[in-house]
Amino acid sequence: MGDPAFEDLTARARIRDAAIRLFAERGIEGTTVRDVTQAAGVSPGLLRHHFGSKEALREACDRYVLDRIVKIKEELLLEDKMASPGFLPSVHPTILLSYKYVTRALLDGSPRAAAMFDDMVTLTEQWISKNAPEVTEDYRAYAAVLVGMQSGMLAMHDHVSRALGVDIFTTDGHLRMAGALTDFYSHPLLDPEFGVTAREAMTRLRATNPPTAAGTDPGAEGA
Amino acid sequence: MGDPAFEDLTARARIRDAAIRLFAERGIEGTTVRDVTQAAGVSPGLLRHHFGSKEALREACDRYVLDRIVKIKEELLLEDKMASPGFLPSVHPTILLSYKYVTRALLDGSPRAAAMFDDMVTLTEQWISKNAPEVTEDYRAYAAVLVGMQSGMLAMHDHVSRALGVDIFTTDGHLRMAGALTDFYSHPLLDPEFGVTAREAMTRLRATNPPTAAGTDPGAEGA
DNA sequence: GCCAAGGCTATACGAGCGTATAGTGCATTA
DNA sequence: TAATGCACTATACGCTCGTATAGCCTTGGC
Repeated sequence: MGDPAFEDLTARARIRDAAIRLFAERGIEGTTVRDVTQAAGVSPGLLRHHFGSKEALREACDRYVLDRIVKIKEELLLEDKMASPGFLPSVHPTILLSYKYVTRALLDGSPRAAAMFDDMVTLTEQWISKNAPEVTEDYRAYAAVLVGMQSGMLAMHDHVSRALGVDIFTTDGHLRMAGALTDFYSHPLLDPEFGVTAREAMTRLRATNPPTAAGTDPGAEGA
Repeated sequence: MGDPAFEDLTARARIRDAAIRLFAERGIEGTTVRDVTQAAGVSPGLLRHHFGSKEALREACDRYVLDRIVKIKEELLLEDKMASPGFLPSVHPTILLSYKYVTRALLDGSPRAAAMFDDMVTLTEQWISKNAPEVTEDYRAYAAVLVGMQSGMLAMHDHVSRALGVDIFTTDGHLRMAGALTDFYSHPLLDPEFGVTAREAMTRLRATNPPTAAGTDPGAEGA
């Protein structure tokens, strides 16, 4: 905590910032209030004094981070600098921490993060139907898969970073990842003809197979 | 637990199966040994008797599930039925639970799951370089992103399912998702020309921007 | 028929958690 | 100067967790 700006912050802000960093790194459950207060350099009681409870602290962090992301994206939209999402971390380097936080929030079941996910799906759906209607007939599923994959990859950041040999939550690693992502978006991986036959086979399967769910019949896993 | 096959299993198998289901659903940390033993219909002491500790139980589950997936995939490779990964759950419906388990294991930091991830990246890398070398110049990053996105989407299953209105860990929902995925793989979303300019801009950024990491300077997030 | 062995239960211990509360010191204000 | 209020600490309560241990019941070999 050698950062001089850190000590200038009010204790409340220090607690919040420490919580954001730890929640992003270890998740809500994996972070204790004692961890947070120790990182902020205060006593556990002060967290309760300022935020009331761990859950209330988490909500405050959610609101703070998500509002910040929305504001930054709005600014970029106004300035029309939104060339590609991959550039964002270069313009606002500290946004990488916010990305990390939101990813954990999605996994931890934050309602605010879930609402942001839904918004992104709807926005993507509209973008597809307007700018690339030929890629699919199921706009909704396509958009949900797209947003799910993009945010999900960040959830797998440990493994992707290990495979790449560079942390994708650094600007350098993020750019290498964004580069591969751009390739991925601009070149078809499979023969379009294969896609047609695959979809046909799937609709055939969907008609014949009875619906089953994962995690509802533990006995069937045995033997 | 109305399944008659469930009661026929040995207590050890019941504990393991209950653990697999609960670990997949709530994660390791989110599951207590009392949860597992209650779901298995035994006393907490028996878990310790058979597995020694919670961590050892988890390792046993990892080994069991991952071996099972490898075996099934090998069978399908031998029979040459591997038309598309999306079909797998139709042939082996209970594999959806295994998918769910592996996804959680990746998020929870299981070494075995991480090793499987790495194998998939290497296999994908080889596949790309042989079958679709034109899609990218950075095979490794492309493969890592591809595997990360695919597994990551499953990590976001709650949100994807909510956006779709159907659980993607049911055969029905999984097929709809696989359909969108097929569209995604077989049609380019962006103009290839855009991809070129984007990559150029990125390499320019990479050269000028100093590397920064998320979660290392909490003070910078304040104000 | 007996008796060791192991599957299995009941109960408890110590640690770490979120939370609660009493109290201290330092401001600001009348 | 006295009083009021707030930031902050110290300490502890109650709970749940993983783990440990002592003992019971059933089974199979002699």
